[in-house]
Amino acid sequence: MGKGGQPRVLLVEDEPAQRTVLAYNLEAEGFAVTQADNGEDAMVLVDEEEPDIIILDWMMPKVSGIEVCRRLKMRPETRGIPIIMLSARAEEVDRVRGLETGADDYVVKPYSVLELMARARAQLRRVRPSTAGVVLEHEDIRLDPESHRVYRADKVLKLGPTEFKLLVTLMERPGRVFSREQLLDLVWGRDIYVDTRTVDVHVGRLRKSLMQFGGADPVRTVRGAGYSLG
Amino acid sequence: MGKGGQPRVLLVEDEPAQRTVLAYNLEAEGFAVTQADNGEDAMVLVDEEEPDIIILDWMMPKVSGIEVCRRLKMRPETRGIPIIMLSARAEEVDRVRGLETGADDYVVKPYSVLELMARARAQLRRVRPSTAGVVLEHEDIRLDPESHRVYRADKVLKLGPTEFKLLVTLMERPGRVFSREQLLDLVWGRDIYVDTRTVDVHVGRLRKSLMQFGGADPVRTVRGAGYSLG
DNA sequence: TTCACCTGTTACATATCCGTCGCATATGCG
DNA sequence: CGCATATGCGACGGATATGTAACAGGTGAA
Repeated sequence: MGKGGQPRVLLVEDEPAQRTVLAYNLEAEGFAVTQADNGEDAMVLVDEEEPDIIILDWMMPKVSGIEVCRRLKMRPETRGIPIIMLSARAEEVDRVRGLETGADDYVVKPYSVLELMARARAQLRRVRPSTAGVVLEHEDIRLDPESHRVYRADKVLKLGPTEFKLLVTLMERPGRVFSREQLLDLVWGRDIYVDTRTVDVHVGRLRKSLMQFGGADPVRTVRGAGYSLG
Repeated sequence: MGKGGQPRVLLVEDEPAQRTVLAYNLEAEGFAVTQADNGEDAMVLVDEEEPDIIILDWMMPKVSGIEVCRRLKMRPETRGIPIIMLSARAEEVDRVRGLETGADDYVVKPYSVLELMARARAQLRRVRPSTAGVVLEHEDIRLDPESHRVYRADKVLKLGPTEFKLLVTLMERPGRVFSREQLLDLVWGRDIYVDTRTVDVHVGRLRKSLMQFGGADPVRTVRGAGYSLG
């Protein structure tokens, strides 16, 4: 990771408005952002900045995102950098081609900014398992995404799949309040239509699971806003 | 959207039955809906109502949806408003043309109302992402929108949802005097029928909350004008 | 098949908050 | 000073958000 501790992201997107919004959010999330609005600049900046991850728009003038992706994945010294592709509207063909060229993940516009950043963090964790991030910790709760296990005060907790994903999401940004809609997006998925009250039920179940061996309730309800950890 | 109120949607659809159903559902989902049944009215209402998002029928008498979309995307002050196009025809040609004219998303009739609203929410999140990373401060009051927490002299304050939104609004421009009407607009939402005296009551409650552990009253009453911070 | 487990929805109880009213108090003005 | 109006604030009935048990399916393993 970058010298200063912040993960470096190279953001390549030709549409200024979208790029600005994304850059703003990435910086707010603790990324060091380098921007490019075309593929040629991007290729140069990859060498100059040595980003930890690349977010790449599919459609761009001159050198397209696909082409940039393909080239980077051919060079041994850049192959290891995770690439997340952005694309407008999802023909299945595109999705396949995107992954075929070696992209590590693929996000369809319009995307949830939250989700995009969650995926970026996931990619970073995948590539950089040595750094902090393998195991999420918050107070006496420890979560190992690898083994899918959750501990509290050294006891192994048993939770269902949805509870687990919910906890992962909350633990990735302790303190941050997630609205029910955001949680539906992040945990259930963007195109799943489920009543928002379902979130309440699962939060309740997660709470019970987290407290099955005692301990305080680590989940905070923020009336009118959502839930957060701590 | 105002700072805390409902997101405003402009619904443009010439077929009354469809428009009514959609409006009903959008309102049930917490949107403030303005309706138009033709492109000309729509253009006017965009300026008058400043919607956060526009749902636009493709086929309409006089000025078509495509045309409205094209015009709006040409004007800098309206370009940022997300537009979701509705169309009865699903030919690929249309899809392409729809996105080419600058629409941000595209839904083909017959559509699932749930899906349409999920997409509307997705667009809103994209354009107006949460106020991330910014911590508002004024004298010894600190407000973190992300964690939804308010501190005064390092103690955590407990305030209700409306008090919170009110404080956010005031803290975003310390010193500025907000009239009761402006506060109703910004905190409660545009077309909410509420007595202006309600603002007084909530300012009172906010004051009490801010002083629950002592300290001076940070809210200034400007007789005949409104309230401000500091 | 049965069984154990998980899921999303519903219904209801409860806690919390909201908006309004009434009256007290403060302010400005002639 | 006395009056008119603006603001402060306690109290109350009702609205709304949340917690949670119960239920009816769904899934996959044995």
